[in-house]
Amino acid sequence: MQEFDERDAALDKAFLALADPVRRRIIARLSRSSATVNELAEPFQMTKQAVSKHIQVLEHGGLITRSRDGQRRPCHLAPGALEELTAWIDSYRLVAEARFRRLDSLLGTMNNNAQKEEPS
Amino acid sequence: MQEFDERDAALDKAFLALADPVRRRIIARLSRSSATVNELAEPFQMTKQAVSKHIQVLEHGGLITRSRDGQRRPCHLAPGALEELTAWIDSYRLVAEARFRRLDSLLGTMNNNAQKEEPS
DNA sequence: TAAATAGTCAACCAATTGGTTGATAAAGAT
DNA sequence: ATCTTTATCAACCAATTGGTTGACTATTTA
Repeated sequence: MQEFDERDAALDKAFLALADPVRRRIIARLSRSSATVNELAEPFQMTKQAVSKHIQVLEHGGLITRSRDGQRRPCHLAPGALEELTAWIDSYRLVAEARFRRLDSLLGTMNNNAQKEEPS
Repeated sequence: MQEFDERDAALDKAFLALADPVRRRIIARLSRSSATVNELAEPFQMTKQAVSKHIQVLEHGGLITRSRDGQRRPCHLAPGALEELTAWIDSYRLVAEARFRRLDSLLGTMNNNAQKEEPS
């Protein structure tokens, strides 16, 4: 992957974790309440082991945390991680949108001037 | 990947596109202005072909668009796609945060009541 | 103590990813 | 017409991903 720093590595793992429909459905489920591996695996066709792997990907991506309750290992959403991702995306999205607005405004000005100089 | 619908497939490609530091740096670069393949490849050690592949991943993920200018193929950021990603993340992040706030509020109430009933 | 439940570990497999080199296409410059 | 520049295509390779099965640990229950 040719990483540049820890921050990059963390973003890699987090975005990769979201790049799968099963893992996104798990995130959606956990946004409502915490759940165990068996509960999370129930809606899917695949084996519990496969879901366990998906959960590990989410955990290593920092998107969820886990606790212990006897033999259960409940999963909890880590909203702070999601916030970091939107912050990263928005930091560039907003720069680009501001640039587009300036361009629109410039084109609008040119159009106005053209109309003034060529009234018909 | 076991896709469920088109929307899922689009999110897969978009999040996967962001799960790489090279592609995130390209996004960051394009947020400032459009650029050609050669311009985008310049800061990296890898071959131009490799960067070209990264650009295709971004394009298939809907994160960038391309135009034609003679033999150049300039790349432009597609801010609408970034907005969709933050919308997806936020839809679940905000649900979870609201739940946590209700929990905090409940615990606060219980704590208040305990203090009232057991005023030390 | 024995049996059931919750979950992980290990080995394996097919498909995909991220990189390389070499050839090629298409447009511009001499 | 030839040469240079911009960019892509094709074939290949090592590493990773997403899934399987089977064995295992650890906790709870009978």
